[in-house]
Amino acid sequence: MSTEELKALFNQSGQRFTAQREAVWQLFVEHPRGLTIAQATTVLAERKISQTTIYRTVKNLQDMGYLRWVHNPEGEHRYLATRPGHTHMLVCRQCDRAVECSDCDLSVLEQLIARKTDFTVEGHYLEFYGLCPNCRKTL
Amino acid sequence: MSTEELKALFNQSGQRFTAQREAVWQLFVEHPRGLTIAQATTVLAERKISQTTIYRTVKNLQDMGYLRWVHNPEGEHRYLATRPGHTHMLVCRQCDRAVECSDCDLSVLEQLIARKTDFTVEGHYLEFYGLCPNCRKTL
DNA sequence: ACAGTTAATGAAAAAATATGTCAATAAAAA
DNA sequence: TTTTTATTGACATATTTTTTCATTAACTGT
Repeated sequence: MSTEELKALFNQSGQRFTAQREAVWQLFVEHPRGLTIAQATTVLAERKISQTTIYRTVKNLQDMGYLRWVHNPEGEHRYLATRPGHTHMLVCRQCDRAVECSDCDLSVLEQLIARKTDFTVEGHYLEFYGLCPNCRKTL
Repeated sequence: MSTEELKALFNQSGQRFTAQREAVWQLFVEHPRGLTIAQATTVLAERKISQTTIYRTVKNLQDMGYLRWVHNPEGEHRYLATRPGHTHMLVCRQCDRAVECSDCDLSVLEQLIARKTDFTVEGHYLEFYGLCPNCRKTL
């Protein structure tokens, strides 16, 4: 999703793609691991963007389908920019470094689950965690 | 998980399986779709159980692995009674009904990713979403 | 470029959600 | 029973999220 495309989409529905909205979107694009509202607020405070705007923009983007809300088992709420193509994150529990891994074929698993439960499985959210090479060395 | 088993588990760790705790547990067992804290509070207020106790008991049960936290796209937080251990949720995006699926073998995938990235992969968080049989019919 | 129109922003207040404190209570142990 | 210890509930406090409304900024038509 390029900035231009996003702008066009906003404009289509009579909404404006303001500097603030662009900044919020950019921030999430730059952080593939996602951010909590609190984190986004801290970063964007430097650019004088208010917390209220961040809440509103995140909800906007979420409704449009460009941000996805995920929670981890610890109860942290974060938002991730949905990416074209299906990728997953592999996150270091020590330093939070994240890499994307695009090869995931869960279709067999989804089929199995669909058969067992009679649900229509539309998708999944998958995140791996572990230790990155650096942290493994220094621990 | 029977009430007796749960009581035993509480007692094992020097905790008491009080009437309040039993009531909270029972409530979640009776509601397979899960409940928010607010919903649980409303119901259990009739039995003079305080909100504080509900928060605490939910956290307790969650730490023990018998309640699991799920989120729907609207941002509602609800808790579901589940069995402990490594299971995953399959959540209906329409009605929020959730079922557990325990068969997930991602070990091959984890090995592949470990080799590619040099991370030590310790685990994963996986959640499926889709449509439950009922909602598929009525849509 | 300019004025008119409409949407978006930010600050503050309000509401909703969650956690901490502590005296009173209830359960288990001695 | 008495003592000990865990748990509860009321309240206070903290955190998170939403609403309100005057101000500001972005589009529209001229």
